[in-house]
Amino acid sequence: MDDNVKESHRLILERRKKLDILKESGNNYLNNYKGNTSCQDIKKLSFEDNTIDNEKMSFVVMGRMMSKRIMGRSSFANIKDETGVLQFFIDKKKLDEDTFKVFKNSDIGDIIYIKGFLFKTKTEELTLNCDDFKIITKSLRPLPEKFHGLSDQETKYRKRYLDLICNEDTWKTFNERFKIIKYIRKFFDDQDFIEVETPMMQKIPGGATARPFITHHNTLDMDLYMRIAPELYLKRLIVGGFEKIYEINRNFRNEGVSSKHNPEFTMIEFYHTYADYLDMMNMTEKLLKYVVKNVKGKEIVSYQKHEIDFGKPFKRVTLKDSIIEYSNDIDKESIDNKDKLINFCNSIKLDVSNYSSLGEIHFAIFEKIVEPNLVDPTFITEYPIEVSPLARVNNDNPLIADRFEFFIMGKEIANGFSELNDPDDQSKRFEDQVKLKDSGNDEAMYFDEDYIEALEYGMPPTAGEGIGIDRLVMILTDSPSIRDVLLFPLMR
RNA sequence: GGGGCGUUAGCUCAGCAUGGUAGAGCACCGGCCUUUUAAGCCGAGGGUCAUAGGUUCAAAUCCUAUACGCCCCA
Repeated sequence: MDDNVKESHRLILERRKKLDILKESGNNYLNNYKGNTSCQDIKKLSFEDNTIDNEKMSFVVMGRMMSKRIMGRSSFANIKDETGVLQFFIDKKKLDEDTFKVFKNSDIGDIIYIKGFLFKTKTEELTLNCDDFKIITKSLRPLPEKFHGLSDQETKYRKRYLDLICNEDTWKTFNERFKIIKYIRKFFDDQDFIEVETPMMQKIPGGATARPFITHHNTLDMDLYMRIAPELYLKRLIVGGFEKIYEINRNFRNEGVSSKHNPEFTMIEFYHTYADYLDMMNMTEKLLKYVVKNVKGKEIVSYQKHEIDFGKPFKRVTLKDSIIEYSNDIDKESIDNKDKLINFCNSIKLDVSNYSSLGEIHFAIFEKIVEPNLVDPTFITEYPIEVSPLARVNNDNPLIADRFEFFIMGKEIANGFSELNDPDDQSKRFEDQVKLKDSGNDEAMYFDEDYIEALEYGMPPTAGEGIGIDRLVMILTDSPSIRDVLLFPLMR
C-alpha cells in the first residue's frame, strides 16, 4: 500500500483523473473495437495511383498515440501499431464537442481508435482526417521521452515493453531474431526434418560439459536437473527410428553471466542418420547462407564495424593448423612436443597444469589464442578425442574425433560431429568423465546408463550438430551483448 | 574473483576538479495558436541528488561501505 502511494506521483494522479472522467462517460476500458487497416497498409495507398477512394472508404486504425501537436483548432498526432506510425489530423470544428474533449484529455501512450478519411498535408504526408476518436485503453504512466527514447541499459532490459515501444532498433532486432528462427525452421522443414521435443527436466543432465541447475519435484521427492543440452534424448529418438530430427529450445547452464552468457539460452540441435560430420559442415554452410540471404537480403553483414562475408565459401582449418597459424612459436615440429607446448603456455600465461594429455593442451591453446581471432565464418576440424566425449573417433587417427566447431567473430556458433554409436566406447568415455568429476571438475559429465542401454540396441551412424541461436542472432543483428537479443535477460 | 566507470525530476542529461538553499530540454498543468511533425510563444508545478555512515559551521559535490548496472580482465 505504501509503495502504491509512493508510486502514485502527480503525473499518474493526473492521468487517473482523466480515466475517471472517461469512466463517468461510460468509456471504461473499451473493447469490441477493431481496426479495418494498418498504418503500413494505409501508407501503401496513394492518390496518384487512384488507390484511395474517400467516397467509399472509411479507415479505422487502432494503436498507441505516440505524439501530439495541438494548434488551437487543428491538431496533428501520431498513432503507432505493429506495422508502423501514421499521422492523423483532428479538426476541432469537425468533431462533436464531447469527442473533441476526449481528444483534448488524451495522453501520449493511450491506446486509441481513430476513424476518418485520408488527405495529404502541405508536406505531402498521407494523413488520416478523423471524424471519430476514442480512448480505448488509458495509459496511466508517462512514456519515456519522445526524442531520446529510453536509453538506460538497465531499464531497457528490465522493462523490455518500454524499450519495444520507444526504440525502433530494439523492435527491429527482435523481429529479426524471430525471422531468423523462422527461416531456420523452414530450412529443416523443407528437407523433411521433424521438429521434436525432449525433456527440459532431466534426472541426469547430459549432452554437454557444464554445471546444471538443480530443481526439486515435491510429490516424487526427487531432485531434477534443468537440461544443459537435449543431445542424449535426441539420439535416443534416433535409436527409436527417427532419421531426421531437430529441436529448437532452451538450455540452462549454471555459469557466470556476461555479455556472451545468459543462464538460459536457445539452441537448435539436429540429427541426421547415415550422414557424417562433413555432411553437417556442408549443411551448416548452406543453412547460414540461406538464413542470411532471406533475413538480411544480402551476403555481407557488418558486425561492430567488421564486415562478414557470407557469400564466399567458409574457411576450413584443422585445430592444429590453426594453432600453428596464430602462434609465432609453434610449428609443425613442436605442435606435438608436450614440453615445448607447456613452455609456450607459460609464456602466454595459460595454466595447463590440470591437463595431462596433449589433446587437452591443444584445445586450451586453441581457445586462448585462436578462437578470438576467427572473424570470418570458419570451421575448425580434428578436435582432440579427450575433449569430445560424445563424438565418434576418426578411422585413421585414434587421437582425434570426427568433429568440427564453427566460429564467426570469435564466437563459437556451432558444434557438430559424427555421433559415437559404439556403446562400449561411449561407456569408457563416460567413465573418463566420471573420473574428471571425481577429481573436482564439476562441469564433467555423469555416467548415463540408460543412454548406454539405448545405444546397445543399435543407433545407426548419425551426424548431429548444435547451433547457438542467440549468438547467431547477435551477429546478424549487430548486437554487442547477448542481452540485446533476449527479450527478458536475467537481471539480478 | 580483480579492475575501471556509472546511479541527480516520469524520460534524456548538466551541475561535482575548487563544498555555500537543485538546473535545462522533453513530458505534465493553465493560456494563445487553422497544415504540424523534436511545432511555437507566455506562465505554473514537479527532487529522500541509489542507500547507509563519516568529515565539515555547511555535502549532489570530499571520504568509507553497501546495492544495482555497464565495460574490461580471469
